[in-house]
Amino acid sequence: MELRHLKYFVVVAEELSFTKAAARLRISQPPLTAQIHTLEEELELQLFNRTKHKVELTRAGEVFLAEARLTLSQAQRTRKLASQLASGSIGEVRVGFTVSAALNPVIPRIFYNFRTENPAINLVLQEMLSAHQLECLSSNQLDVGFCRELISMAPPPGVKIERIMQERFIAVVNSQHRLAKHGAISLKACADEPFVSFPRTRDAGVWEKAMALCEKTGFKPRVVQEANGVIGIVGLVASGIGISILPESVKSVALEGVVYRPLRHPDAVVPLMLAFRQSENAAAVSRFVAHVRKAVVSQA
Amino acid sequence: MELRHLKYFVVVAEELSFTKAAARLRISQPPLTAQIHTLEEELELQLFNRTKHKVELTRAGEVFLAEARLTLSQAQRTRKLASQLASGSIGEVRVGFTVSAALNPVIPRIFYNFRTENPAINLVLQEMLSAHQLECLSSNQLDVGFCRELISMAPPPGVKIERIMQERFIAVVNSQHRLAKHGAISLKACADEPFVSFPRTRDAGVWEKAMALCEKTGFKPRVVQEANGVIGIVGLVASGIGISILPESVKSVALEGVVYRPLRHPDAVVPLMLAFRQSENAAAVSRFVAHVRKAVVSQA
DNA sequence: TAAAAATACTCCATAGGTATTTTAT
DNA sequence: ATAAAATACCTATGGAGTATTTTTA
Repeated sequence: MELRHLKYFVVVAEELSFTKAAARLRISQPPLTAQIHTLEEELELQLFNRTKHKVELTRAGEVFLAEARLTLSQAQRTRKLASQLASGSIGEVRVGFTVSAALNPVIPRIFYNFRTENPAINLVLQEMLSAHQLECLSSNQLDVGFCRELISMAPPPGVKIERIMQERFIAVVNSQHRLAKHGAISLKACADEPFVSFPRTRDAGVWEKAMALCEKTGFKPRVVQEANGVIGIVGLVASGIGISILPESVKSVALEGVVYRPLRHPDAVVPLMLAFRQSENAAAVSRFVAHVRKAVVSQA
Repeated sequence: MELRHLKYFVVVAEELSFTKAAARLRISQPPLTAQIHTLEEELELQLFNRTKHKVELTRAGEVFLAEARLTLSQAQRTRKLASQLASGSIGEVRVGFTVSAALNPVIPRIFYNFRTENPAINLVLQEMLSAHQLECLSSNQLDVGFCRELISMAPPPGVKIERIMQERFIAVVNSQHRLAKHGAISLKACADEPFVSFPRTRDAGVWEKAMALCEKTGFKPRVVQEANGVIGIVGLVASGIGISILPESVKSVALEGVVYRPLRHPDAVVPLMLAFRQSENAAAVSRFVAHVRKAVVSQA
């Protein structure tokens, strides 16, 4: 018994005529007759009473009809599901993001808009460090990552990284600090300042970038304190322990005793990257990547 | 997409190996691979990620798997229903019976036992005259009939009638009547008595038989009153209007003022017939007919 | 006589088989 | 070296077609 048999049976039952049913099914009458015979033989069940000029359902046929319709509609559901999965209108996308990415209002807005436009796609968000994102992408535990460019680590094979935004670095200083008096700060002026940084054990992309920037300017920042995460760093700056360099969007953390000052250096920029598997076969994921690209273009 | 594709897909998804799945399906590996490819192409959906030495479900495949299982189990239900219909373990049997048949305790017992043994078969019972039963059998509005042999009407083509029981006729007389004084009554003694009968317009099988019996004895009963149904006749006998001749089982109607007396005539018998379509294709009906035959044999 | 189902056959698409190759472990 | 999927190729079942017959309304 195949779906074909059920489909043919239902149409014959509806038309009560092999000729008309065959026309509706776009096949000729003899094979239709044969298929129904095959079905009846396999089920060992008479479905129709045929006189040469009239076809009627047997009572068993009537009962079977209802169940056959159920099966066909269930099969239809299955087909529809497949097409939705294929088009990516339903599915799940696992997204990783760094804290610094989440601070940039563009990212939450992307999540919000994507959810609104694709209510049947489940967005699973998870905060994670850039390096961890790349590993998870590689091991298929993550589909997309918003991360920082890593100097210490090349993207795993099959994982592609593309720049979606450029943010400026800013100096985070205590409001009582001498540097707070200026409108903008030159990087060189920070050379002898004590720095608050991310933990060295956690290879945070932003911090790598900031270090590189300092080194390009000619100094290696003297780290006096490490903090877990952006908020922690800003908090330590507020307490006067040192200064730090973070992406511009950290400004939304308006903590008392902390001021943010632009850095005068032209290379004081940090890109925000989008990472994903090169050969992605989940349509929902591709749809998300496309959405992000479109969003950041219209943003610029 | 056919059920075969879904079945193959589910097995491969369960085994996560084309070779093992092929073994389970009792086909060789290459056609299985081909069938899955066909399915993926038709759905335009990647269901498996294959490396040469590992097969794993894509996420779309995982979602599809659940729906495919549903469809297969629904198809299984359909098949099972068909086999139940074929074996007659479920279905409906429309049974007609005459009032005189219902008075015989064997008939209700048959209904009860059949219902108990076949709870999934719906017995639809309907009281109807013998002639009407035959018409309804012919026009497919009835499946089985408990009726009387009709002299005035031959069974319609395709309808078969077989004797299942033999009942004796008895005389129904008022308890004050002179005939009530004897233990048994000869038919000749009834020749001049006023009779209560069924309406002539309704061609009741029992009455035809009773008439024929009287005529064989040499008289034509003088009908002074007609009544609708057996109970009505007994009631009129109780009121003293006349006597009547009815099947033995009417004795269960114990009405005051009425006595039942055996008839001495050796042919004072009336058979109870079972009527059904010669070529019945509903298994439930055949099952019922078989049940009746067995019941009446064990009865005799 | 007309219309519809059944029958007889032809054809070819494809499910399934065997043998072999490729590739990852 | 091994085991598993893919590839190539073959076979034959059976789904679908055309032509015709049968039957009954």
